[in-house]
Amino acid sequence: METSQTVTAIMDAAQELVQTRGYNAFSYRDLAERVGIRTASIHYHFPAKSDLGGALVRRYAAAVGEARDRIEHEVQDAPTRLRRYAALLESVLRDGSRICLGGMMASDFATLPEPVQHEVTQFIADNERWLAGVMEQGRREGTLAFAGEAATAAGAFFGALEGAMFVARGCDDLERYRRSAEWLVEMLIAR
Amino acid sequence: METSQTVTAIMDAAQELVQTRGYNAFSYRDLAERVGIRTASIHYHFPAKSDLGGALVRRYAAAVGEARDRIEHEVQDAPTRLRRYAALLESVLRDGSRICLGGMMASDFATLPEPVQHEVTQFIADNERWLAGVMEQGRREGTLAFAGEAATAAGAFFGALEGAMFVARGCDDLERYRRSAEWLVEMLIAR
DNA sequence: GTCTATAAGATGATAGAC
DNA sequence: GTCTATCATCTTATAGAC
Repeated sequence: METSQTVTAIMDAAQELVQTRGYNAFSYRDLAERVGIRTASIHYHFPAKSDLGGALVRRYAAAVGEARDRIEHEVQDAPTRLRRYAALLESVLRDGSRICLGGMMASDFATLPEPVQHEVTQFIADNERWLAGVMEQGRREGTLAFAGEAATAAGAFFGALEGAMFVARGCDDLERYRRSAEWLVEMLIAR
Repeated sequence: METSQTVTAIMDAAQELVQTRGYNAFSYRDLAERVGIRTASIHYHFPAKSDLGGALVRRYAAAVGEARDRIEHEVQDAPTRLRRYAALLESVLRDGSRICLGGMMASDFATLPEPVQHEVTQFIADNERWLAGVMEQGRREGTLAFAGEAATAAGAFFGALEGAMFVARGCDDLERYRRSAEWLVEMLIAR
């Protein structure tokens, strides 16, 4: 089932708006203007805003999952995998000061319909599970050293990167994200 | 200049709504219902929503500043100061799954009027400056050990705590915040 | 699939009486 | 200070023609 150009254009515009402004700060009218169609046409493809929200999280989660797969395929050692993961989020931030869609939706969590909330929770769990695997690998290899369980380290690392995105944009200093990410990896490297 | 009961009630209700739902997901109507007055009365005290937003950030920043002062007065060593700072944000999260007002406003950053943006940036800078002092102190004392400059460590630590709040709420697992915070402090402690 | 037209309610905000 | 009344605009969403 290939996705139509219109649906892709709607989702691209919506994703940009969610990542920069948040789920509650854009309307079908904003989308209609950007895509060049009427709001009724958007409702044809996404009857309710929550349908669009859910579709955005699913598409984004799939894209990030593929990016994680590429990292796993292209680099092998744990520290480099962490750096590549951090660079993935940095590329999002560099693209018009966007925030990770998962992090932005997490910030709007209380206002999301339950099905969308669940997909956001899933996104977080997926990423933390993958990061926990990298943490365990690093400990096994002797390239990473950290306190407690791998899952705890993964959760703290993921939250730290998400928070670093918000803070960097809030200081109008995107370089700050890179410094935070590098510092975190540096603290994890075994000495 | 003492603040009237009405103004305090409006700000309390608004702060709770911003911290749980975000700046763009509450209205003067929501406030009016909670406070038990009409929207026109709120406009008398805060003509524009941005006036209210600005006042909220200033009041919150002052309260957090006083809390930091209390920490400095009550405990002396750097690791305990970091733990108390993390506990401060945890108490926010435990109070109805609220997010730090500064973090929430940072997530709404692109939609805020410029003066409010500036106050959010200030809030972040204030907290990072204080944390950088604690980091430097810890390194001097020999209680903390970390890579690079104290300001970098402080920035990463602050962002990590803010991110941990969003992630914990997004997983409906507030205990996750505490685990992340403790892990971060543990990684900073000199061995 | 996209359009026009329209609905029903929400939103930030103001004027002017009390 | 708080109220009623009102405004212009925005928002999500639907019905039905093309």
